[in-house]
Amino acid sequence: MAVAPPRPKGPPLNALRAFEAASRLGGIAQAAEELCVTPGAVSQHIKALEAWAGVALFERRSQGVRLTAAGAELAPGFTAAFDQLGEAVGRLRAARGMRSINVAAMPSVALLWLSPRLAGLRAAIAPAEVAVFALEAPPGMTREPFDLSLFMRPEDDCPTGIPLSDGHMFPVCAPAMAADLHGPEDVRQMTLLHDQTWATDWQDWARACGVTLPTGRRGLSYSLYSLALSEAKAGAGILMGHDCLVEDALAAGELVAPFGARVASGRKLMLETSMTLQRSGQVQAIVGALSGEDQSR
Amino acid sequence: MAVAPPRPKGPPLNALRAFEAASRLGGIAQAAEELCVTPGAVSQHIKALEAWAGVALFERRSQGVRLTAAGAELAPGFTAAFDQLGEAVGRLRAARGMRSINVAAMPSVALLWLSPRLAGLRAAIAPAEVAVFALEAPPGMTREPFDLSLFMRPEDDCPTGIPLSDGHMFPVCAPAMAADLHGPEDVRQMTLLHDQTWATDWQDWARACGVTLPTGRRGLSYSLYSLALSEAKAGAGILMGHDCLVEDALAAGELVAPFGARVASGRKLMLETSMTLQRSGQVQAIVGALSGEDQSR
DNA sequence: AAATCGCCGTAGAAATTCTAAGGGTCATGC
DNA sequence: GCATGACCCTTAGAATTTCTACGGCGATTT
Repeated sequence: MAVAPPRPKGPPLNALRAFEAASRLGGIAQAAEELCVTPGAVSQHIKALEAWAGVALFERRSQGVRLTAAGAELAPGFTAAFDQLGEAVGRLRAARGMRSINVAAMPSVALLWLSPRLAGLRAAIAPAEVAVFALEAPPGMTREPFDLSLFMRPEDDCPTGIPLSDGHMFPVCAPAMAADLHGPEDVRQMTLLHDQTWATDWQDWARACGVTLPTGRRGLSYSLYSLALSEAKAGAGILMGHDCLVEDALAAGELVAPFGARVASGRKLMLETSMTLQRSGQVQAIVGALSGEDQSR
Repeated sequence: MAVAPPRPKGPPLNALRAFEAASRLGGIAQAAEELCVTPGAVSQHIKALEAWAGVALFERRSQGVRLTAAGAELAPGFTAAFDQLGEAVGRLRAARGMRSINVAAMPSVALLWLSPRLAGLRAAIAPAEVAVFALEAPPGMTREPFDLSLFMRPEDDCPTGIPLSDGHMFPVCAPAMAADLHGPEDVRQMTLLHDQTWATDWQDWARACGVTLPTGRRGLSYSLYSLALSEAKAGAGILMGHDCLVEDALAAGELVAPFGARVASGRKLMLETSMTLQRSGQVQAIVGALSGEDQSR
């Protein structure tokens, strides 16, 4: 008959959130990125939660973690609860009156596509402010405090999203280089510029065009698409261009597309909006500002 | 175009919980008690949340706080979310296999009613352990990690609860004092023993019995019912007895009920069980152990 | 066989969260 | 009218939690 602490304490809220994120994202490292902390912190949280509950939630394996049976059974409940909490937080944010819009975007999209449209966006939502966040992976819109999400990904991935590009890709290079290129096979001679996040682009393109690429050398690889694009402008090689990311450079004549053929990349530029923003009724204006003609540049 | 912190951070989870508790309980002090911290801590959390959102959630008034319009609109969403979270936590607790049962009870019930039945309860749920927590107010069963709740309160207050007493009250006193008492009116001569949490008991009884109590002197008042009961046994005065709390003393001959009449107190001993416990299928056995004959004493 | 990836463990550092104490306003009781 | 009690606020410092940093391990990849 213990009466010691006046109340039994529940589990730490943050540990719950860490578990939920890790279970949903399938890894401690991914959860850590979403929560903006180091993996060690997430690991500790989960361990603390397991100690509190007296149940193993994850099975530690060398190349990642797997949910145990108990963990798999419990996880959906937490995900649902945090979704609901996220929605409540969204309404709280909205109560302030949409004073600022948080935009999540891939680094390349933020730099190459959004940048010239930012002024238009800003004008469309004035007097609210815009904050752009470069993210590797698309955030869950109900969970995190983003209002707009701009990522290149399969259309099926986000049924609620609006496609803002056709999802085509095609080789591009500096105008000076284009003279030597008469057909797709000619790329075999060239230095191929790769983006690390889309490593299979060239292979996919080659398969679609019926061209066989030399397997040995792989050209240059960049962690940032915009870097690869700069190099392409400078004549360092030929880059696999994505419609929405290179259209400005093509329009400006900095790059050219030596071949007519465009193939589907499987990834379109998808625009997702938060519930919060949808309720505010500004989506229409924003989509207009983003998909309409660039007013600057 | 700020890109400074990789991600915009949501509001602190604990601040959300503090706001939810304060809104539901209608005060910072009550929330502080539920959360097991000082009111200052809750106050700070709420202030931090208001600063984050840029909206006033509470209106501070001299004798408490009131929700603002914005706060009132937002609060239900948070309550629902934390309810769901609480349920998920309940399932997490259950995953361990009900290794311990947390019982919440009023101090008086814990001491006078539960105490002699504890051995039976323990036997009924073996090998699980029992932990008893004395609480002033009944906890929300979905929210907090209690499995059993034993409080004296109006039956309507908890539709899901099981009444364990008739909710009758009647004066009791030491056997030696009873000789002078021939009818209800005689209590006017006596020292009345009061419990502070049920300050109107004597008035309610008097009204029901058609007796008018002297208004001036109010006898002795105790913060703990069990203390008042001890004093009554010692002959310090006459106490308003509640059926479930005095039955042991009556059976033992330590107290007697000088008048036959019993009046409804409006409060029965209500047993509430958590979802977690209900799912475990042990409720039947527990109710049996608690409402059956005491095996000890 | 070397490199890489993902997680763990620990210790110290950083940040959050809590308590304690003093002060104010309003209601209630004498 | 004045004391008393409720209730909340604020502030500073203390205690605790939480985070980072970094070396290590086991397994997969090159």
